[in-house]
Amino acid sequence: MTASSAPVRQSSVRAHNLALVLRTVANRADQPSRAAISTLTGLTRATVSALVDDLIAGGLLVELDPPPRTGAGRPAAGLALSPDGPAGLGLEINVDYLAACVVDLTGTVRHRAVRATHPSVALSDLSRLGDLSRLAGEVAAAASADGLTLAGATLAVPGLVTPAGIVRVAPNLGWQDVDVPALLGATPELAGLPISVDNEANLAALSELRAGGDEPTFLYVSGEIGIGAGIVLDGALYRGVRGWSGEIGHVTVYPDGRPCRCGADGCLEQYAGQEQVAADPALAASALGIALSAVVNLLDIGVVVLGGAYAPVFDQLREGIETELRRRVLTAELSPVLLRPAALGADAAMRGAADTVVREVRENPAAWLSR
Amino acid sequence: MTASSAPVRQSSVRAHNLALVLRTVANRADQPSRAAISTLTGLTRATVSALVDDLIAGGLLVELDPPPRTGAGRPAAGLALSPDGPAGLGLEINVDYLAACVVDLTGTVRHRAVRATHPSVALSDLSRLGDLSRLAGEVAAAASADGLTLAGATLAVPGLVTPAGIVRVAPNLGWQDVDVPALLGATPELAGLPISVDNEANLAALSELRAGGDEPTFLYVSGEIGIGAGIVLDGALYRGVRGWSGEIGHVTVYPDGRPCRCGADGCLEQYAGQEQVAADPALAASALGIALSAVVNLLDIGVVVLGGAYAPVFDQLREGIETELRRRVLTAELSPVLLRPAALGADAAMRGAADTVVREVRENPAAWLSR
DNA sequence: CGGATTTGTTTATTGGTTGAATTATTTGAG
DNA sequence: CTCAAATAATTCAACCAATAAACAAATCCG
Repeated sequence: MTASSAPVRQSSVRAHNLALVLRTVANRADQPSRAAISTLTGLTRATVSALVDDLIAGGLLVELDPPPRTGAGRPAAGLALSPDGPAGLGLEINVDYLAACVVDLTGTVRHRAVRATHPSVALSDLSRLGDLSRLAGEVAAAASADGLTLAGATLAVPGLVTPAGIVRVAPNLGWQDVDVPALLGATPELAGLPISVDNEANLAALSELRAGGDEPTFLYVSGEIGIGAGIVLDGALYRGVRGWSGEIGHVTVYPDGRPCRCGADGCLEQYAGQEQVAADPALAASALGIALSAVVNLLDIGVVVLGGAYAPVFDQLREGIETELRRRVLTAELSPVLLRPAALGADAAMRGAADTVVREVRENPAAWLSR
Repeated sequence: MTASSAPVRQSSVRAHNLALVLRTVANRADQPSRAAISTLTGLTRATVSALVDDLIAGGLLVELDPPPRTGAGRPAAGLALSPDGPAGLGLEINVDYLAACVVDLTGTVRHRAVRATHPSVALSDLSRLGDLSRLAGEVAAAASADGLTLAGATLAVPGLVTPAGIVRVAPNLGWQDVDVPALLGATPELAGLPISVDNEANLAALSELRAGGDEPTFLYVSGEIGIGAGIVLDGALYRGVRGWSGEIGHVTVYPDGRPCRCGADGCLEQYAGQEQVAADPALAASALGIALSAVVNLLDIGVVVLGGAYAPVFDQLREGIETELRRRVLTAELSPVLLRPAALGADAAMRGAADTVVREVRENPAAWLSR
């Protein structure tokens, strides 16, 4: 019953239709004309024209010069997302490196910088956020030289993050209750920029939404030291009631099996963690298959993406996982589960972070236009 | 990116705001006035008045006669859902009984009829749908005598159902590819009524949404011969990509355990099915706890409701399930999982079926008004 | 009884979409 | 070369729904 309890006024109509037009252009492989958008969306040509005018004026769309001519009639002016429109700053902080990139509205990575952390710096030292901010300043300056305007920044962190961007706990960084938006927002390089923070597995999952296939619903499993999963339902990340969803690493695979550091026995992590994959790929694949079967039986998800440490050894794992899926997924015969490696490698989380910024602009262009 | 790709026009604004007003009245325990709705929703008093006029004219709201007076000023006219408004017909077909009920707009069960199937009738005999239709005719006639108008009917079936209402397979009924809406719609009692079909566990889960606590996110587990689950996320049933979510009965609990009729080994169903619960409650509880831990780890769900055959023996199962949850849920210490028995008993699926009809009217009153 | 107060309605205005007419730009036929 | 046909895009009057402000209704209180 939590169905958008906000009143709707005419301006909401315009906001919705602006987003509809922008989304229509973004989702097409070609460069649709106003008339094409009209038939695709059901809006009148007059309305589409007015909306497109706003989007062009706001720098979100561009009219392409050489109109692809076909048949009789006035040639159509193709429309496309503007490569000079608002861009997103993606940041990542991890155990041994910092990274930053700028992704433009079309989804292209325009600038990218990665820096290994100096070994002398303590992991938990929050001055690393200052280093990160300086790194971000570099790519931001390069983007600015291109004429790009940054719409915001998102940081990927290996840990539990509250909706407000507070890092509740990040074991591998030694962080606890760190107010990242406040700290980063106080640096000169990022002052004034809207900053959000999210879990790296979540962001990596979202990066697959753009870079991978076109499925709007899939499970992204990232194998690192621990195993995390991002559940993408209908184009949106499912975060759970408290934001702690996706803990597939602690799904029980063998109830009386190996003890896990979490206190339970037989967790997936003990059979398909990074080390175990290297030591015994067959066991890892089987354990993964059992856990994934549970997910598919529960959520009826048709696509599973393997990322992180799983991606490079995908071919070794595939057969073993699929064997279990065929056996254990009730509806396997009606339609098989598609298994594929992640499209992006180590950059996935950072890319997903930058993508969330531009996705926000694309999903709510009215907010950007009236900023 | 599948964010409502339909254009929005002025009439959509009205449709949304009609639903907003109706929902506001429905969710309040008291009988709010137009002015109160105005402040609750953010709409102007004038707008609320216009919308309420439409809703009263359409028979969805009623103005209460004795205005509860308080303080100075013109007394407010209280508004409430109309008990004479559109009602929902809930149907259920199961192995050994048929059932039908009528629920009015306020959620009250107005009429109810249950009939045991005559032992001589073959289970798979589709003439049982005719018997069901006659039973439905009885409660529908009683409702009609009350002045109620039926807005639609929903049938609860123990099996996999497509969005179009085709029962793909219902093992316990011996059904396969049965076009229920067509068959029921052809009977004189139900002719002309919009008929939908859904899985019984899904519908039972939805009935908990109204009858149970106020949590908008929970897992409903129904133990019968098979075990099904309804996943309610944020007030809406999560159906999965193909509508086959919730197959918790075939989640693997013991990878090398008892063979299951589905072809796999160690499915939950083999340890916590109706018979097993009776034979060995401790084993059933432990197996359930293992499977539920997986769900909670994956989805970060805070509430689990036990229904069907589990509800009567809830006290016997509780401790065993909670022990596993405490051990195996990663975030158990941060906030424990709440376990409770279903609020409704055997009627849950049928009630949920009727509820979905009235919920549909309440969520989209404009469609009802302009019918 | 009359002012204060709150509820609900009326009226003019505004914002946004629609549909029809109009203008713009091309191809192709005579 | 010119004109008709075709397609794209814009202009403009009409309409619909929400808003704000004024107004009417119904009560309380001094």
